[in-house]
Amino acid sequence: MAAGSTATKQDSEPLVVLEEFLPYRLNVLAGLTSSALAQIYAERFGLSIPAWRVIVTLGQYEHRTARDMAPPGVMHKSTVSRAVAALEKRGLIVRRPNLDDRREELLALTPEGRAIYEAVAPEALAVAESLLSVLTPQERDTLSTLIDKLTGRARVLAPRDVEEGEG
Amino acid sequence: MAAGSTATKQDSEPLVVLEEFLPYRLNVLAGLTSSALAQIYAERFGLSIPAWRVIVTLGQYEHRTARDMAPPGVMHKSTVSRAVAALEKRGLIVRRPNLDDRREELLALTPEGRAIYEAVAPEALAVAESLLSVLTPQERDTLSTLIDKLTGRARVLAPRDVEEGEG
DNA sequence: TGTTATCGGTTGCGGGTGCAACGATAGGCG
DNA sequence: CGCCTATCGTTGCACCCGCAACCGATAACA
Repeated sequence: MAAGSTATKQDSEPLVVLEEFLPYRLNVLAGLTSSALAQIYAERFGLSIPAWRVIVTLGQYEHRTARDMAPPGVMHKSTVSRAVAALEKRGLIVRRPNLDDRREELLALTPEGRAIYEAVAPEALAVAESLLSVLTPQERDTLSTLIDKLTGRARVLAPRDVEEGEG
Repeated sequence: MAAGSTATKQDSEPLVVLEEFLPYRLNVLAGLTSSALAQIYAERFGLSIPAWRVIVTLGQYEHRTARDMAPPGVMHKSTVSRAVAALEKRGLIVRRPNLDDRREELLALTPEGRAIYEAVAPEALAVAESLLSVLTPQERDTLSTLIDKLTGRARVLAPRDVEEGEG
């Protein structure tokens, strides 16, 4: 019998403890958070997360192109394309070709789209606020800083969308 | 941002600024991180993220049931089921019915599975370490605390898997 | 000017995943 | 013992999404 091989527990100590593994923990947290929000987006307003992001972005800026919604590492341009198509079909946004560059199309909320935006945004903010309610103001600041640092680093490590920046 | 585009801004002030919205930022960060890791899991070892989690869990504990891998809000039991089926088909894990309760099956790594585990785990740890390299030791501690606080809160808010023990 | 590369956006395809319904087993209770 | 309910795990279905190929338009350059 090989030395020490008879124990029922692990004899070689674990290399990774999943519950302590940062990417895992980030994924779980993000998943739970998305889940809480998707509840609102989907059940009450029929919006997917990409659609919500498009709506919010158009609520922030008068009009943007689909390209603006697909920064590297956030949403794939095909995802944006489909979300935009669905929103247009529902009459929540309009597309207008940019006459200066007819490759791109300018997007904007319709009145119906803005109404949905004004209905869903406060509820989404309330969920986010409820999440953050367990943190002190100072902890919130720290969290924000840490997320930015990690995101910056992750952008370097992630292989996504090389089609992009490069050059 | 090239344009001095102040003219095209919103006249009604935005309710939500996406780039400051915590759920959005968490999702982006988690997505980038997963993307960096999936690179390794998938391209070099043919593992999906659920499969990786199963492997790691079985590397930690001698044997677990599929149920143990699907805690509320982490992985859906159907996801686990399919990951386990794929890993068994590849000969990386074995299933053995629990004779005390024949509804469940005990899972364990095969030698081949353990070899993959020992190959992929250090690389995954290296990526996580590379991510964390932008933080000081104290910042890492703080981050861990904040993630735990937020995850605890998110668990309360998220509607996932009410099927569960609930208790 | 013509040729070529690049860019914004769309779409077919393949794979992954949540949901809900299901089969099988187990436990509680009369 | 028989019924009823809860649990472990599987599977058909639908949907979502990333990839890559593609199209039309534009820019770059000889």
